[in-house]
Amino acid sequence: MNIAKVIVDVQARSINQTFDYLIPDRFLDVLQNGMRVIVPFGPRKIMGYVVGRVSESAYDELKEIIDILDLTPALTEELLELGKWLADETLSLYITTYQAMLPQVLKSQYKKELVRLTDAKLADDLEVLFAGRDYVPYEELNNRQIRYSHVQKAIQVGDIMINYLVKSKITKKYTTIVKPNKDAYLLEEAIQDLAKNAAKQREILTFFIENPEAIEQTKLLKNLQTTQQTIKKLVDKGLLVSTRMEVFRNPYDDDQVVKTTALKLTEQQEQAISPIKRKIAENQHDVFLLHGVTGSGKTEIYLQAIQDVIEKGQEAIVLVPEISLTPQMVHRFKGRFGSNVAVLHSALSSGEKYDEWRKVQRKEVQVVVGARSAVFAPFENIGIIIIDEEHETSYKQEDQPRYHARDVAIYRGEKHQCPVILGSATPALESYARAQKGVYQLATLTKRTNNKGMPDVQIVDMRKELHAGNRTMFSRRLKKQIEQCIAKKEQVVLLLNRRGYSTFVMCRECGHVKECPHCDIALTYHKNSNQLKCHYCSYEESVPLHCPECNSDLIRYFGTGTQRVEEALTQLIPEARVVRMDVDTTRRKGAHEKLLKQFANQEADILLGTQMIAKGLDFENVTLVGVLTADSMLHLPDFRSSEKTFQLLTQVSGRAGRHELPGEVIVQTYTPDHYSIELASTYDYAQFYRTEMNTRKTFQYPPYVFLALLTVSHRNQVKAVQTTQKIVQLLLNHVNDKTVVLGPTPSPVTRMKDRYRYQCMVKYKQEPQLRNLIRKIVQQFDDDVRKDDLLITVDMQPYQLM
DNA sequence: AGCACGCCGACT
DNA sequence: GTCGGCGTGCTC
Repeated sequence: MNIAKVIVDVQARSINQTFDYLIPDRFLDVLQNGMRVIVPFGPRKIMGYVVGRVSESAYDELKEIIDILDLTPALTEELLELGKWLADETLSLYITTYQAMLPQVLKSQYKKELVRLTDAKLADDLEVLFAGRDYVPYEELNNRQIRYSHVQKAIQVGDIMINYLVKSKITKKYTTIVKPNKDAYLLEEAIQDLAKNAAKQREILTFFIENPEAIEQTKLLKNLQTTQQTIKKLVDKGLLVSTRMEVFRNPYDDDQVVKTTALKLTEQQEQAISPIKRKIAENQHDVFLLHGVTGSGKTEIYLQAIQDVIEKGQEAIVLVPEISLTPQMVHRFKGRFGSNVAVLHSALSSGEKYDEWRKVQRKEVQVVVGARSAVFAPFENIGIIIIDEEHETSYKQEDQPRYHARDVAIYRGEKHQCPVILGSATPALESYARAQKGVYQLATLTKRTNNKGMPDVQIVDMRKELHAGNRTMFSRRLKKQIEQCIAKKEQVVLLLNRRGYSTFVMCRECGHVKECPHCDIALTYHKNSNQLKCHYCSYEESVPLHCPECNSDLIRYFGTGTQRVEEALTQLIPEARVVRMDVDTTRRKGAHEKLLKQFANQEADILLGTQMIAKGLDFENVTLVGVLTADSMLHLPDFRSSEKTFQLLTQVSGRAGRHELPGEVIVQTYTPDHYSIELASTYDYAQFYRTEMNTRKTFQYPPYVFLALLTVSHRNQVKAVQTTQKIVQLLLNHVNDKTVVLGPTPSPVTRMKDRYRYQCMVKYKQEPQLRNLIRKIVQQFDDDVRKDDLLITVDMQPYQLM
């Protein structure tokens, strides 16, 4: 078994296979599957994952593994197998699935350098380049004017060579700790021997006689008001030892967390949790859909189920949408399980993420709470996997590998023979349909734990407001209620559902809208920089003073950004103190937490924000929730737009009146009769489910069919259309007659980064060979992909139809 | 993907 | 003859 099978770090379809390498003798005992290695690949060196060991290879001239990067495998055997399955399932490359499972810092970076091998004189320009050095970063070649033929020649003659380097991004944090090196009585003796004026040394030794345990040097310096030099003296004398030790960054201060204990469950909660507990006890896999209204205590059920799992010595994975991975949520888990929890989400620095991940890898924790990618947590004895807000679209990754965390969770649940819980107040239609069919076990919580009803929802028809002469974005009713609320010293949450709306620039004279020159999309106005930006390709330009079409200077900003709402709001109700939360104000680390704290401390009356405020927030004093434009995403070209609208309205309504004070919700809309808005206002999920299922059936959309989306992009529009047309034809030739193949259709954003994008959609019920078929078809265009810059992407079960 | 090699036209 | 641009094929 001295040959390793390696998946190398090259993103190309033709390299999507294992490569065999000889294992040098010195690595024979240490090399394990799942370790990252450095291997020669052509002329370069690259990183790869060891996925297996064999004693024979079909290849006869094998190269040797150069180095091993891990002491313990980065990927467990289970994850190696999972990655293979996932790549096959999503038509991705193996390397992308393996990379997706690990923290970013474990990705390798590649560098080149020129090495001088001789003292003999080189060509003049090369002498200037080396300037007495033996190693020169390769990039410097481009900066200076150097004849590449000189480099080539020098390499041929053997005067210089190119070194290919594999760099790691890992940063570890160290601290120095100090402890006594001798027993107390020996330290006593040493004190006697000290010079008379060595007061500080005496003090330090006395300290260690009383406190013999190790202490961080920084703390010691602070406590005893001394310096590094003094400590070094004692270390040199052999009385103390100082060691550099790696510390784990701890983004959450565990000391601050107040311990909580299990709450008494309501009867409904008991009924919901008992079959889950049974499966945990019996080590059986099953999927539970926990459908519970907001405030019905789903989290407490998660916590108590996890408690069982921990007591069994097993581990738990909890997935939470990025957007609601708020400090409040984290506190809840930290409060129950303390330092037994690792937290993985994007607001952490890459070093912090790495440290949290290693807590899981080293089995220092039994619980991990995190966003989508936490589903790959390297636990080996999983007892439960929980997906909170399971309907959230952020569980689907939108770039390669295009996986859905729910599918991965269920796959791992089967492997580990443990239950998977999908929790939501508004389950995804797919999930609820499966529960109806008995594929998932349905548990329903209809009552809030505080026994209060859901807040009243009022729908305001904004068309009538307009007719009545109110041209602001606040209806009279909403304005009145906000004012009343503030007068009563209660708080308001205002949701601006901005998706589909952004601030664009339009000429009032001729209606010209400034668009990105590289993409088919209006440029977005950014007030702070006074620039127009493209959200797809980051193209940027300053706001024109005159219309480029008609030269008029009547340029106006349209759309409703949170900034503009804030301005209008302070104009309308000057006494209101507003906290604005959107991507701009929460970009900085900790900003999210700070703003919420400000609001929680009642330093503000109104919390104004985008989607991110709709979920998970729980403030006692909030009695009014206003939705400014409920229908803004209803008309997007997305078959899930009604579902998303219903979900968002239901979620945000749950923010009001969670405690003693009764709540009210005001929903402003131009389409008050739409069923997603009407039914959200009466909290009628069941009726919404039936209505929406009917539409899905009529138009043949999931869950009635499965989807596959192929997108073709090319600089030449004709080429993009023709290729898509060919793909459609090839698909039609092989699928069964119940399967529908649509296209070529222009993508919703037809041109992006100067490339035209056309798509083909497959709607199918039974098509076991579809993946293989698509794989073969894509392969047929491999020549054009490589030589003609053609791009074909495949998304199985797409969420974004972009 | 990213690299080397080799063929070819253009230029000293 | 030499330089550099691009198409082609290979990577255990």
